[in-house]
Amino acid sequence: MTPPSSARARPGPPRALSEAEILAAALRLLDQGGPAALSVRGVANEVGVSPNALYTYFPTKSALARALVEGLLGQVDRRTLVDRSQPWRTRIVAFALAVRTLLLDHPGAVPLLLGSPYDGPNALASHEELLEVLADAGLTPEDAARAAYLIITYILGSIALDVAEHDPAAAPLDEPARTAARRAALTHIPPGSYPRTAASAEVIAAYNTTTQYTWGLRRLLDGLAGSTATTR
Amino acid sequence: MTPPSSARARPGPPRALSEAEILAAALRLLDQGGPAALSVRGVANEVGVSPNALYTYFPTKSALARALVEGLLGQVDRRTLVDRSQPWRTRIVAFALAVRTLLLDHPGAVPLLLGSPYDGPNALASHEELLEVLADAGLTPEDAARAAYLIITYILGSIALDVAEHDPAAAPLDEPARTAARRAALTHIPPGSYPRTAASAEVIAAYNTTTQYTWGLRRLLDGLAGSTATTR
DNA sequence: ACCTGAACACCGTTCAAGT
DNA sequence: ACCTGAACACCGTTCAAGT
Repeated sequence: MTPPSSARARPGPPRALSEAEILAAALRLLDQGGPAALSVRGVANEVGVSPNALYTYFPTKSALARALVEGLLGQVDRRTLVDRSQPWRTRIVAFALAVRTLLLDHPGAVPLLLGSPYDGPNALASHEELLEVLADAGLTPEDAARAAYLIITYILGSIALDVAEHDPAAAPLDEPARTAARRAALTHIPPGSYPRTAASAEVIAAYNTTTQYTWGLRRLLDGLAGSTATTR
Repeated sequence: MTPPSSARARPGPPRALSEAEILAAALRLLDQGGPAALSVRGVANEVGVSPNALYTYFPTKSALARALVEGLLGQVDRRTLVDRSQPWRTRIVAFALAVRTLLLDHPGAVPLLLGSPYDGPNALASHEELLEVLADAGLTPEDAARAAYLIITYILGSIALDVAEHDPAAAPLDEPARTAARRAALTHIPPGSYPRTAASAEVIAAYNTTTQYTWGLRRLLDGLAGSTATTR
């Protein structure tokens, strides 16, 4: 018995285009060529369709970008963040590292992320979970909310500054290569004008490392812990 | 005696175009219509010249954008930052507020700032001066450098998140209006799914205020002060 | 050195038309 | 509902030419 030709089940004659397929193609272009490569016409070409066909699925290019960002945020590993058996610092550090790992794998998405409001379901879920960790840390609801925003701000700000140095069209570099490039650039700055900067060149070259990222986060968490009694 | 017609002094027959004039026109477009309004052709039209004439002054559009950002950073008031008679926290808070004030006056420039490497003369000078404040605060050179980057990261991250919510083409809103808009948006999120977020809606609506900004900065400075003996 | 006209290879989006 | 062809009003940049 052949099944009835419902719109759901048919393999379809020409193409079974879908939102997911479009977003996957968009992410591919973003990863290869950066934000400049993410064009409506480019995505259409990638999925083998005429440019205006995409308007059936997304009303504008920026709606497509928002959906892409939301999809990426959904891939952040939040298992440790919500694990109440872990110490609160561990949970926050794990979340911060998970966001960073994901976004450094998709640096082209960072400008998109910073250009869209932080209000999708995945953003809201992360926020809610951060409020829980900070309540578990002993903060009042008011301080927990302020602290959650401070943490989000630090995470996204750090990643944005890091990504801003890459050529979006070039192949992504690993951490030692990026530090080496920064070190090389620092040798060109005049020590006479910027003596302290020159003297700390090694640390500054490593601004974009995981070490600096977690150092800053821990100082920040220290500041939050100081505003409460318990720091378990 | 008429002066010799040196290239320097002449009022010129058609137009005395200059880098400064081009940058001023670019900033005007940016302020009125956001980053999308900053086009080579638009700037050329604004200064009354054909599009390709700009290539005499800037090799590419992104070079123009970098020069624009560098010019804006030069307008940040750093007088308190370098005033060694002031307590170190005061100096840093004053700098952070000065950067924020300037960039909220030119929100369209923020995506440009986050898209260019932080390596111009004004960026380097701020960095050098931050290292001095933090040394005055008693940090080791190594900790001072890490701390400087933490502070820069916080400043730019906060401002970026704030600006991301505005319509770049719309007229800029003042702080109470922006908070009211956030409060209105928050009433649409389901309290069942995000109970803590819903319970803290008032604080969250105020995420983009000066109060939240300085609260976060002070927690961060608390964290830095904890890593040293003296906190004068 | 500084500017123009014309062109190239792109954009996002809309509209009328087809199935 | 979903797709196409054609068009509109834009882009950044280059090239040859003028002064």
